[in-house]
Amino acid sequence: MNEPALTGAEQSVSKARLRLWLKLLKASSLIEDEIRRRLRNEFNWTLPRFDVMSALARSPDGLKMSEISQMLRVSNGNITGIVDKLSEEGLALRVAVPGDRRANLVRLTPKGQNVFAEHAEVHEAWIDEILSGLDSEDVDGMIGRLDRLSEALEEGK
Amino acid sequence: MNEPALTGAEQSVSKARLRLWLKLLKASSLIEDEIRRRLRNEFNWTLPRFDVMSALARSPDGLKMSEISQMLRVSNGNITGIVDKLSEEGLALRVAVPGDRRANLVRLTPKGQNVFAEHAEVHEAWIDEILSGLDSEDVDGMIGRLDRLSEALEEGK
DNA sequence: CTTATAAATTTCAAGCTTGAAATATCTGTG
DNA sequence: CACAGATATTTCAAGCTTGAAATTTATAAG
Repeated sequence: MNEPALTGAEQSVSKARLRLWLKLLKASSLIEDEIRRRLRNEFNWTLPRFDVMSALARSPDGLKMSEISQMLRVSNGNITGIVDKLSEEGLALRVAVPGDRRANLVRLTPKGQNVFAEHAEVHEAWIDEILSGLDSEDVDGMIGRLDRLSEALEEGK
Repeated sequence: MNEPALTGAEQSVSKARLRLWLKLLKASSLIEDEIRRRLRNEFNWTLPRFDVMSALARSPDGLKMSEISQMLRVSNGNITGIVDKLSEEGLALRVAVPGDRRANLVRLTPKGQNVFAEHAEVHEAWIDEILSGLDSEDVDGMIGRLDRLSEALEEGK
């Protein structure tokens, strides 16, 4: 019934993994909060709206609701509400899919494309500024490890 | 009026920083979602409640509302609601601060301590499992870089 | 003492997020 | 055709989150 005792090294790795998670979460939250703050203050905009428009901007032919929610890893119902708002504001629209009346394709309007282009350019500069403390070696080192981590997490489904 | 042109190397670092941010966010979100899912399924619990209890568990003498919100980097109003809920359920309580009628100290009840102890132990094992794809070198390498990143972010306030 | 300012907390409206249930539509099988 | 499942989306209630305004209490200056 008892678990085998952990060696010192195993305990150490385990504790270090917990510390890593807390630091990963902290760094990620700090950056995300800063982006939210700037989007709000500079553009009176929100991150979810930015994210949905970003997905749509990369797919000029349009995306199904379910494709957007998969890309952003959020629920379907969530996307419904955000696309509703974007549509009301004339930034996106739903287009019928020929041959499937269940689905529709969401596209940015020309107005939506213009608004997003402005936001995206500034957003990229913000990230560059916020991460300016990391040099090329740091960036590459972290990208590699994060890639492997995400792969492992997505496999383990 | 024009910005100086970026060299190839500068562009490259800038683009890599943006990629890093997207990967950092992705890894962090995958882990966080998995933790939320397990808390919900195994304990019918939420991450905000877990986080508040975790802060309280580390401070047996109690924490002021504002101390909790600073530690968790969330708003004061947020903590009000969560502590209200925990109090209703008999897991935490507000204690008057002698000499300052504006503030109160929040403490875990014995019941709250027991509930949290159970959750915390399992939580730590989850993190170890979720991050099992990272070896000791990965973990240490990332911790160092994330520390420097967070320091830089917090300085830049 | 009075008053202005600061500090601690709560309240509130608006928006995000989820999972589950409900609708509507398709698709393959008999 | 009928119909059992699979798909695509929406609806909904509950909970989280924020920033700003409001409330209460403390503190310092005159």
